[in-house]
Amino acid sequence: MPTPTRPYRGVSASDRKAQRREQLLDAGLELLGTQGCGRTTMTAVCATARLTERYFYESFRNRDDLLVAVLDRIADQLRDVVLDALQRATGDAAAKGRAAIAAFIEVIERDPRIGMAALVESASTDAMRQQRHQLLRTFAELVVTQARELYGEDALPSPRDEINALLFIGGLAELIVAWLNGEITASGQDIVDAAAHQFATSMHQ
Amino acid sequence: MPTPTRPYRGVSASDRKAQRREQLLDAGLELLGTQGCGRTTMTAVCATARLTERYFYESFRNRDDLLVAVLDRIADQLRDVVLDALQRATGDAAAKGRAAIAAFIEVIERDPRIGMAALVESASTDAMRQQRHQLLRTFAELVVTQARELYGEDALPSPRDEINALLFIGGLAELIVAWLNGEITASGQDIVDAAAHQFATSMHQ
DNA sequence: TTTTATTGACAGTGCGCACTGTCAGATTTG
DNA sequence: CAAATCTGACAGTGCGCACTGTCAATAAAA
Repeated sequence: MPTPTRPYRGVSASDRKAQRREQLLDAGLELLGTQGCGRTTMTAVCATARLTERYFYESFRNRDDLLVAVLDRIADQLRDVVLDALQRATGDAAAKGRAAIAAFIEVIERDPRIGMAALVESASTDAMRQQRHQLLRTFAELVVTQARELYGEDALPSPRDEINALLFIGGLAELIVAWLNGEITASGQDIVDAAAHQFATSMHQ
Repeated sequence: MPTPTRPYRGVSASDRKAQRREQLLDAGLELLGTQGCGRTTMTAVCATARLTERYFYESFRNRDDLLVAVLDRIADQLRDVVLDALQRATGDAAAKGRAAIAAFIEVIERDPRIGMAALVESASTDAMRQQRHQLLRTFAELVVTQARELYGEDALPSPRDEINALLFIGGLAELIVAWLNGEITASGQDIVDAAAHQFATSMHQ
């Protein structure tokens, strides 16, 4: 089993490998976001990606490894979008917070698989749960940082800010889940409104 | 396989069956709350309950059936405790809300297995997830009802009350999870304080 | 005591899935 | 062309667990 070095169909070995990895991650997101964690088996991922098992183990040690990688990619994407929205936003603290939340919601509205995978199915296995928890904590810290920056001296003192940030992020997650499941007759706008209002009233004195 | 009718060791047939069911539910809670859903197998539950497989299928159709029953029992217990606290509580709206939240937290603090099972592990399988979601919705509705009663005309109009209740309950769940995992240096009191404050500020105009 | 219900132990089956190994055919290189 | 490597298909193994069936020992009833 020689290490891949030679170009194939005009694509270098490392590019091919990276491409296959992406295919597998895409398949993982598709299955995780539409069929659920239980049906996201190694076999099913390979079938969806139209790749055989050997290429699965080329990029991932096992099933958990792939699932965590899928969540990682989502976390990166969401963080980038939120930070970008914060940079672009103009206006007061409330406006900036609202812009960040709107960007977050928009990604999920455009591709609900992301929301289902990151907020619902991510609670299925120990490995993913750890990842999900870290994701929420990351965003909670982001909320804290922004609140300090936006509200300055009016920001909450530690550790009340951390607690409130967790309350906010956890609540937002639950709200989005209910929304994705169609249990709430609300538009994306309504969710953004409620969340933005919550942020504005709970993260400062 | 005759239907059980005869007393055994001085216990009637129906009592014996009910007793075995309780043993299995206890074992289910123990495993779910300390080992996690993955290790809460039918075999493990039987071993922990010191009963053989046939008695498992005497009371439950399958593994999911037991898991849901475990959550059901927890939901009943929590609901009873909260309603009881609301009835006993005196004082203004904030005091009543706080009493209810304190009762909720106290149950979980006394037996963390309940919190782990109902808030963490309950997200592991589809069947339990449905149950968990319904549990949160039930408490969210309880929050709405109480808020209407406590705040009267100052209560939020529908559906903003529902949305805010979901935000509140979801946040509380996440906060408790972080607390149970020891990721937050806070006492039960601190959790109650933060949650009560959140309730008081977000559920009325 | 004889008969029958009740219990516990445990073998045994079936299934799904993770994971490994083999092989022939396609593609590139010399 | 020949040689090396890359690829896809697929058989085959092992494991854990849900779930079923049997049987001997025990306790209660006749």
